[in-house]
Amino acid sequence: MANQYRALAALGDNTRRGIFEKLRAGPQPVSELARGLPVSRPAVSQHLKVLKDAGLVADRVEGTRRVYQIDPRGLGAIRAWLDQFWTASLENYRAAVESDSRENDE
Amino acid sequence: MANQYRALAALGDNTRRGIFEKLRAGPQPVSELARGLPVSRPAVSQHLKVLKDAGLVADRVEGTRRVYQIDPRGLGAIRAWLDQFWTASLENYRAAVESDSRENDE
DNA sequence: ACATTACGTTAGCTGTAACTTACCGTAAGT
DNA sequence: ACTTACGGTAAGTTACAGCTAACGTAATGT
Repeated sequence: MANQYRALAALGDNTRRGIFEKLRAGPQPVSELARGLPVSRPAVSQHLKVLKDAGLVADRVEGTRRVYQIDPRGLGAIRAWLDQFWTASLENYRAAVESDSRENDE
Repeated sequence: MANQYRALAALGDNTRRGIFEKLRAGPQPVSELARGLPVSRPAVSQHLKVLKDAGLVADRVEGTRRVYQIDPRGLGAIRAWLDQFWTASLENYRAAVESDSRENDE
């Protein structure tokens, strides 16, 4: 599976989005990420592994802690994927809306 | 669940991404979307319902056909969500990379 | 050396999302 | 009116994602 796909699938889960949004506040260790979330700490670890494989987060060891932060490369992959649709879909959409009056061909 | 979340969850599924990417070629009826996909036609209908609820596709009736097309509003919702991360994460990322030499404070 | 803290990993359970099959309504052609 | 094509919906099954509990490991403090 390509990277954009993994990133989209990763952010498709509610809990992972919660973790990811928590990381927006800055780099944090696992325990702090788990604090307040409705799932256990090991669950957060599993989610972080998925996010890491998707290129969405990066981690660095800091003593006994492991600090995670957002990796912009995963975000870039998604944005690139989205941009493939933008132009074409906008054209199609506008064309469809504007052709409300004429529907007599074919 | 907010709209951006629904859109992300919708595109998190492989089959739905396949349908969505097929729509990049332009508006198409359901049978044509199902053609070539590894799932049955009813399955495609179910996926289209999810995509529609997420604001990612729009449909119009055309005789006995029902033509689907990409709805740019869903794409816009995802893009807006992504943009919330862009600036902050880039700063954090660069700050972390650049502070490789100094790790003696705190 | 021992205890403790912080995480990752594994095994096993469970809810649910995705799928198929079957069915029904509707639009259009003959 | 009958038929055919198109597609949404319901019911039922199944594979897997996400969770917890338990365990293992590495680093730090005392």
